[in-house]
Parts: sequence; structure tokens; C-alpha cells
Amino acid sequence: MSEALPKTCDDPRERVLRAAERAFVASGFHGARMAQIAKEAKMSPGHIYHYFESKEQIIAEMIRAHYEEKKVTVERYREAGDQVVDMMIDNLKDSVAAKTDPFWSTLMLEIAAEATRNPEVASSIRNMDAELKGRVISYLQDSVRKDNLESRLEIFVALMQGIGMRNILNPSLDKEAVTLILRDVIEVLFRQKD
Amino acid sequence: MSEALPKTCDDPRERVLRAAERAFVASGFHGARMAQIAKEAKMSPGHIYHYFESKEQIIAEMIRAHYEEKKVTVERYREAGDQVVDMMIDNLKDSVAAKTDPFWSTLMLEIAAEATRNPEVASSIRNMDAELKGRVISYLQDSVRKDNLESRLEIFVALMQGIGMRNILNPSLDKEAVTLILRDVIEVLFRQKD
Amino acid sequence: MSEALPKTCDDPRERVLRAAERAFVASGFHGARMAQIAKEAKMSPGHIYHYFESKEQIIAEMIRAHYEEKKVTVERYREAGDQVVDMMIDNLKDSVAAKTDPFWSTLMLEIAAEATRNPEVASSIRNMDAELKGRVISYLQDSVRKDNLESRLEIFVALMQGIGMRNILNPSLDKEAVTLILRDVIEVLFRQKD
Amino acid sequence: MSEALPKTCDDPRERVLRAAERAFVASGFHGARMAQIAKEAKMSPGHIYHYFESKEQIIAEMIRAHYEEKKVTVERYREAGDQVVDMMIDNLKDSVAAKTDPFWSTLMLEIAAEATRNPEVASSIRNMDAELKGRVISYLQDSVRKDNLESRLEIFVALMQGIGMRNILNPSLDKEAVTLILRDVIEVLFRQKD
DNA sequence: CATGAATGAGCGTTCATTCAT
DNA sequence: AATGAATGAACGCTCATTCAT
Repeated sequence: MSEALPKTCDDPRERVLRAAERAFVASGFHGARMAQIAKEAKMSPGHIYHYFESKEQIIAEMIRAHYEEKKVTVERYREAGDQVVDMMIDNLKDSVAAKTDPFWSTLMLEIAAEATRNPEVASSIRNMDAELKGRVISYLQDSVRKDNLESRLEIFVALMQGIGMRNILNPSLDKEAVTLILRDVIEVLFRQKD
Repeated sequence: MSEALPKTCDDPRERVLRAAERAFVASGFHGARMAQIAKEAKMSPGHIYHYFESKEQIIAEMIRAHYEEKKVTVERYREAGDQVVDMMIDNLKDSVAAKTDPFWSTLMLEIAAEATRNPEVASSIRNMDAELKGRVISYLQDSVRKDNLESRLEIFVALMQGIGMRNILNPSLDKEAVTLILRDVIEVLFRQKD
Repeated sequence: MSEALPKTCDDPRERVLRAAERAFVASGFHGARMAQIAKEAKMSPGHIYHYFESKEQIIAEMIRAHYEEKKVTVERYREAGDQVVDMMIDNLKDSVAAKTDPFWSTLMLEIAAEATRNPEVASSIRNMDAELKGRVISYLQDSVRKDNLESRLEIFVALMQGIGMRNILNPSLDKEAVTLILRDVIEVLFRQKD
Repeated sequence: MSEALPKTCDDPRERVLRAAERAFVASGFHGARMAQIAKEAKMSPGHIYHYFESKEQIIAEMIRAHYEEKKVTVERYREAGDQVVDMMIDNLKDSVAAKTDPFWSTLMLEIAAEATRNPEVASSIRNMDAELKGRVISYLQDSVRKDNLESRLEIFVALMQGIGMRNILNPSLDKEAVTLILRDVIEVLFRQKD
């Protein structure tokens, strides 16, 4: 009954991670100050180091948590059976909204930028990315056209993440029009020719 | 006749900008050290401040220079006349190679990330981006399908930049396969129906 | 009857003092961490402050305890009667071993170094040192040469502590040879000319 | 004519070393603050790092400089020929004064204490100490008793450094009386039996 | 009596920027 | 125009000490 809520604001590690996320979005991994993270986590700077060894570790764990969330998100493809292309199209509006949320697109940008500089982070990201992509491919396998599936998926992911980046450079991006056009792109990328 | 060569290695401002570009790609805007930029520009750190007020200004001007280069690049769309979709397809391999060049994709990432943090830079980028897009639209106008052209262009740009980001997260991206599939996407995005 | 055993491992103050001693030898007064002392004393860091006001106080009391032990040690001179020079010579091997024990020589070094920095500690050490020396002089008085006895004793103590320091700077010090030579030095310092 | 004075206050490295020496004597290696050293060296904290990589390096170089000075000091034994024991006795007053200078005895204490904790420093000190001792032995070789010479020298050095330590614990040490008694100790340690 | 989570001042060090030359 | 020595504020992080429980 009184089950501890998992991952609430009461878990101090989680509080730090959430605070760091906000600080990273606001100032970038390098620009974010431990003092700011501490303040947002309602914790003294020193106490953060009871939960994390370093700022680097906070970055690494936040990236990992980000991928864990993505894992959950892609599980819905598993359940879509052979309706997966229809599902992608049905969910398009939400997907575009998610990718154009400035919070998430900014974080994605930071993560990619960190991968270009920190080899340890890069390797970890690439492993997680590959695992995620492998899962998605196994879920799509039977219901979409199979030729060059991996590359088609790469293009789809590139497109969705690219939309996030475009929304940063052009926040007046017409999400509705984009959503409509994306339907055709998804059809051409994935629909099996009966 | 003895016109000063514009943008050669002899122009010290240009030298700083090129050096900064390399340093930013290697270490990010925050990670790059003025000392490193000075060394690469073969100039003392102090002397950089004769040409630029601050590191921020170097970032801003480097981004501007980046857009100036892009302006030159898009001019070829102007010259393509009504063959523009064919030209996009013919150039696809080069375009993919350009977007997956780690140097440029890293720089693009830094620029986008900076836009999320520095409002002045963000505003300047958005102006330049809008101008660039306006030009491209005017060049495409007569030779591609006109419905929702701006959004179709956004999607195309998102896709190309997204491929750059994907290449960072997954450097074993199959560029050849991607190039092939992109042909179909371009057809569906831009080809006028008879 | 049920007298509390003094100075056993059950006395928590004593446990802290012993733990501090080990930590100070391992890391120095400054390098030793309260957390380490607490761990060695099998006590929480916070609880140490029920027994001691500060780290400084632990240092001061540990030094005092060190002198109390020395007091016990010098009592044997009292019991030697007029055989004291012979006893010094007989005990030489043990004395050298004691002074070259890294534990005690390190502690001696820390104590002397602390005396150069902390005036309160310095004053307390000087009092205790003077008292100790006074006792030894009274024990030696009747059985050794009396001219300049205090200075002869100073030289003897300097020599023994100096050997401890030499053993730190040159751990391959030949203790056996040193012991042999010291016999002659003691003879010249203390033996009464019949 | 206008020869640069070697090691004057104009050499900034030397200024840092001298400032560090004073700060180390006043507060110990650990207690001394870079800000304090900077202030005493009339230099900003940041600028110290143009000359030294770290506080550790300053400590290491100061110790080395200390040994270089000692090397110069022991050279006079070389020139004493077979009068070396007489010279030791003649110089005794100065030697005692040098060893009881609180500045130098405090520094010696810090150095020995550092050797018990920092293995790199310890190894360097031991090498320098061994070299120094080797030199002295070669200078004494022909004019003092040869049995166990190395250990006799160790005892002499221990005695002199021990006097420095005693002077810290008992600053009212009677240097004159000590000097007188030391003559006999030197005779017994080194004088050749005709 | 006892805990250990929590604090926050202060450390060694870095680096954008300045300025005497 | 050009240098590079010099600055000092600000960083990530540590640890003696406190205090709610």
C-alpha cells in the first residue's frame, strides 16, 4: 500500500538527475555549474558528491536514463504487430510534438555534441543506440518492407531528430504541415508493396 | 588589380576564424581555449583582441561565416532551372558525404546548441536561416510541387542534417544505402506530378 | 572492585585517540580525515564530537597521551639506581629499535612539526617536555657525571630522536653498527670519571 | 659587469620558491595556501602556474634546492684535508647555530614528514641524501677513523638534526653548553687513534 | 548514546582577458 | 601591429563540523 513511489522527487539521486537535466538544457553540459544543479536539487553542492562521483558521472547517468526512457518508448512498436506502419502514421502528431519539445531537442543536441568529444561517453552512447536500433528492427521486421531496413530506419530516425534541430533553428516550423508530409515519407520508407 | 585577396590566410581575422572553427570542432565552443585558437592562428592570445572583442564574438562571426558559405552553396539551385529535382538526386552522394563529414556535422551541432543558450546568437541564426530558406524557396518555386513547399523544404533540410547527427551516433552508417533510399524520399517530397 | 578498566578498547575516548594515532601516522595531522579516524575507531564521525571538541583537540590530547606513556618509560631510570649508565647501554638495542620504528618516528615528526605551527600545542609540549626532562635529571643525578647534565641529556635525547629521523631518510640505516657506536657516545656523555 | 645576479628576487621562479619556503615554515606543506604563497611572491595565484605545474612541484623543487645548498655546505669538508676533525670542532658553534635556526629546523621537519607520506618525494630525498652522504664519506675517508665510518657519520648527522628538533621542543636549549659537549662526541666518533 | 546525511566555506587550479612593452 | 606575462574571478570538489532523528 505505502509502496515507495519509484523515481519521485524524494529520491535524492533522481532529484539531482532532474536538476542536472534542467541545468544542462539551460546552459549545456559545460556551462552548467554544480552550484546551480545543487540549488535546483535543493541540496548543498557538497552533498551531491554523496550520490555522484563527479559532474562527468552525472552527465553519463543522465544520458543513460535518457536511453532507458527511449527503450520504453519503442516498446510500443513491439505491440503493434503488422499494423506498425499505420501506428507510426497515427502517432505522427505526438512524435513530432515530442521531437520539437525544446527541452528534449536541446538535450539530444548536448548528448550528440558530448559524443563528439568524450570518447567514453561516445562509446557508451553508441552501444545504447545500437541496442535500441536492434530492438526496433526486430519489432519492425515482419511488417515493413525488408530491403535495406536498417538504413530506412536510420533515415527515419535522422528525419525525426533533424526535425528537432530544425525546430531550434526555426521555432515557427509548421508542425502540422510537417506531420502531413511525413505520412508520405513514412509510406515510401516502410510500406510493403503488397 | 592588386585587390586584397579576400578570405586568404593572410587576412588575420580570417585566420582567427579558421583557427577557431578547428578548435571548436575539436573541443566545442566552451571547451576550446583562446590559447589554442591563438596557437592555431599563429598569433598571440592578446592580439586576437585587436580583431575580436571576445570569444563570444568569434563564435558569432564564425557562425555568420558558416552561413555565408551556405549561401554560396545554395546558389547552384538557382542555376538548375527546372532540372532542380534531378540535380538534387544527382548530387545526393556528395550531399550525404558533406553532411556526414565529422567536421561539419560537429560544427552544425555546436551551432545549434549555441542557439539554445545564447539568445543573441539564436536570433542572428534564425534571421540568417530564414533568409537562406527564402532564397532556396525562390529558386525551387517553379520546378517542384508547390503545396506546402516551405514545410517540404524543412523536412528535406531536417533529413540531411539529421543524417549528420546519426553519423555521429552511429559512424558505421551505410552512406551508400542511405543515398539510394533518399532518392525516393526526394521524389516524394518535391517531384511535381506530371 | 568493578573499577572501570582505564585505557582499554572499550573506552570510546581511548578508541578515538588510538585511531587518530594510526591515521596521523598514515597521513599526517593535516592529511588524516575525520572520516578515517571515525572508521578506525568504529564510531560515526558525528559521535566523535561527543568526546572531542575538534580535530585540534584530538591532536592535543594524543600528544598529551604520548607524553604520559613516555613518563612511564622513563620511570625505569628511577629504579636503576647507580647502575643507570650500564642500564642505558644494556637497553641500547631496544632503544634504537623503538626510535627507528616507523610508527613512532613518524608520530614524533608530526608532533614536532605541529609544535612549530600551533602555539597552544607548542606551549603544552614544552611544559610536558620540561617536566619529563626534570624527572629524568632527578633520576640520573647521583649516578652520572654532573657537569652540564641537562645539556648532556639534551644531546642524548637529540641523538636518539635524530636516529629516528635518519631512519626515515635512510631506511637502510645499519642499526646494529649504530648501537655499537652509541655505547661509546653514552660513555663519554654520562660515565663518571671514577 | 651587468651580470644578472643569479637567484635574486628578480627571478620569478626563485621568488615563488622563497615565498613557498616561508609559507611552508609558517604553515607546513599542507597548511600553506597557494594564495598565501602568491601574495608573498607578489604574484597572482594564476601566474604561479606559469612557472610550476602544481603545489606538489613547488614542494619537490624546494626540497631539491635545499639539498643543493647542503651540497655546497659539505664541500668545505673536501678542502679540509687531514684537518677535518679539527675543522668540525672549530665550526661547531656555527653548525649548532645553523641547526637551531627555527627556519631551517622547521623546514627539515616538514621535509622528513613529507618523506613519510609521499613515496615520490621519499625516493627523491633518499637519492639526494645518499649522494650527499657518499660525498662526505669520500671527503672524510683519509682523515678519520675508518671502522664503521658510514654509521659514525649517520650518528653525527642524527645528532645535529636531532639538536634542531630539540631546539623546537625546548627553545631554551643551552647552545653553548651543547657545543662544548659535542666536541667530546666528535672526538669519540671520528678522531683516529694516533 | 549514536548515527550519517547534510552543510558550505575554502581549497588548488584554470583561462578569458588585459596591458606594459 | 604584436607579444606573452600577468591577472583574478570562478570553477569542481573536499571535508571538518552540525543536527535531525
